[in-house]
Amino acid sequence: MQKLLIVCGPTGTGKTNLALTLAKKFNGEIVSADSRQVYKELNIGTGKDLPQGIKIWGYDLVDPKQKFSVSEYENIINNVIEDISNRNKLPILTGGTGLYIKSIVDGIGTASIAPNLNLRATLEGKTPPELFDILAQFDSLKAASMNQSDRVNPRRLVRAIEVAESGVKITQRNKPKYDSLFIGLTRPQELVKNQIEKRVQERFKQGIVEEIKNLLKDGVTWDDQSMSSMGYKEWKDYFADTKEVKEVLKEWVQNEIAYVKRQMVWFKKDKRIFWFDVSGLNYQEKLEKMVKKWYAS
RNA sequence: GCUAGGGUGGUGGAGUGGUCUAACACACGAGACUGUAAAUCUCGCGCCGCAAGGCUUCGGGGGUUCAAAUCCCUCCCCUAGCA
Repeated sequence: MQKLLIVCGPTGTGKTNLALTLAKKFNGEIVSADSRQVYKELNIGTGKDLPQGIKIWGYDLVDPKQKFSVSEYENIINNVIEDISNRNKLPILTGGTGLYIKSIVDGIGTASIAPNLNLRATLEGKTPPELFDILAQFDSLKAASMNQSDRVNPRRLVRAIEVAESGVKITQRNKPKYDSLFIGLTRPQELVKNQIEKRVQERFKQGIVEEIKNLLKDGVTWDDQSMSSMGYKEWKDYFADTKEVKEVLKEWVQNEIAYVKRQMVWFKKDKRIFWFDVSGLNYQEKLEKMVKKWYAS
């Protein structure tokens, strides 16, 4: 089976750096699993690492004016991984977007069902209870299986209706496609805040404002999906002249910290992950040993 | 010093005699999530308790009232204007 090394975990734990060393040691290539680095021109805010001479797959897949989703990611990246493997190299899937990693490792059963814009238009503006009723008519089982929060989540309800309405039978991959090893990187909560503050400062100095200015000049709007990214969306009011830099940076930091927590909620549930605390001293040594053993098997 | 307006939870900010632990929002905590996932959504958020329930809050103190964040007195502090 094809080997796939996964380096996951919350933002700002040095995943890419680690992946770079591992790539060198194990003859690997890095594949980004990040829902925002797929956008061209969003460089500073999405924290794209651009080491000289090394290609990172999964960056710059689409124009920032376009929509993007897991399904496209899955299609593109599965090919990329296959290509890397065919060249006898080790693909290293590196990133913090849990759903994207899941799409590669486990597959997403409903991913083949494309959005139905007409349907979405007719559902627009309906309340969650109304949407839930509609879903129940199409697929009572699905409706019954939804949890309390999804039942009032318009976005999820619309998608569920879309899936049900398509009549497509969902097929779930039952055996793993890759022989994968999951490496998770974390750092203690107390250290997260400092780290993030520092990073936000850096990105500000690197010229995030300038980058956004250029995006807007190129016709990207605040409503575009790409602009809902952290480090971008917070600047909307600044550009409208109703918020000061200080306030923007504060919100940005808050959002990043909250994001780290949400990421951990997701990753914690995946028992396949072997966790390493990057604030520890010799974690990398142990980690490499583990990878080596797995790679040789 | 005078005049006017204020002091409410971690923050902004409602409430102006009873239904007030106090709207709403933010922050914070916990969580959900199979085509937007850095998105979207849920729950919690004074204190004690698994719960039932109990206890305590609206600058400090005193008072009126069956009942006060809300009315009165007084003290402290803030803001604006005048001296």
